[in-house]
Amino acid sequence: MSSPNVSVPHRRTRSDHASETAEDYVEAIAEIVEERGTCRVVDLATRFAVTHVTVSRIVARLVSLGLVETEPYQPVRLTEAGRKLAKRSKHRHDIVYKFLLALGVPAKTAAIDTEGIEHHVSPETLKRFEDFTARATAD
Amino acid sequence: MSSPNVSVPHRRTRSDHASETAEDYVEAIAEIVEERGTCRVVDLATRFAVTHVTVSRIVARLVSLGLVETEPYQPVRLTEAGRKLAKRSKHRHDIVYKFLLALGVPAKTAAIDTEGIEHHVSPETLKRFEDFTARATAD
DNA sequence: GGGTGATTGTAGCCATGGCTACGGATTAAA
DNA sequence: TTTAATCCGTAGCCATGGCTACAATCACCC
Repeated sequence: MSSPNVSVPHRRTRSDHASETAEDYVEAIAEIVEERGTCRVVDLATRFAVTHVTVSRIVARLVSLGLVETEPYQPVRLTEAGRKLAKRSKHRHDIVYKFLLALGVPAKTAAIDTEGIEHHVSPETLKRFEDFTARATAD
Repeated sequence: MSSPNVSVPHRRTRSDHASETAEDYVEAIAEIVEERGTCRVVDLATRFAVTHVTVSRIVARLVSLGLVETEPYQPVRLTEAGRKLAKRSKHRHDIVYKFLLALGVPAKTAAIDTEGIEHHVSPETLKRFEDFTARATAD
């Protein structure tokens, strides 16, 4: 066997994982800017519990993706594309989180699980989550 | 800043991702052995839509983790630890899949989303999934 | 036995995201 | 202004999991 079978819907790939990271970071940048006014590398390092070196390299990747703008030793800013992606990510994040709460999952656990789950929920499933939450909270 | 903040529950780490891969692989090996009697590297390559080289290296890692046994040019076998992990993984996988079905997600989408979600569901949330499925299918 | 095709191994490349170590830049305080 | 602390960049290491290219092994048939 030389080339992989293309028609297999099974695996999240490397690039999937990189996209998840991008979404997590732009979402975090938007939140931090909301809270503190600006977002520095060190803020992201704290948020994600990694060193500033790791953040720097991921931010560099986001710059090359056109999601973020930086100047040396300056705060990190989102581009328009970055803001849009952050908004979409936050929207999906919120739907998943409220869904887990509506299901009866404790807030703390729901927050953690949402982080892991959000990138793997298809639009179709997300719609079911919304429907369930709407019905459950209407009581 | 030099060392990362430890008390942040935010991120799936590299080792998390490696564990997910291990679970996916032992689960796949168990399934393939169930279906075909033995599991070869090429079967896993087809299943995960990657080349045999990638499979070989991941299998080598599973061997070093004590989950799998191999001899050169021979099929891949699970150790007792591997079988136990596969069983737990399949159990969780099934719960998530049935939950999505019970929620009204189409089978095909549910199968795909389960692949992504299963590794990020805490025991607490998993229990809620089970409860919901039980109630929904009791109708 | 010899050949052919499928399977597996090995070498070596890349991207991503972890890290330490160290040095430069910035900022605020003395 | 100098000094100290904080922040950021760079160099360079590692693990994981993608890949191509090529070699070796195995199984099977002639």
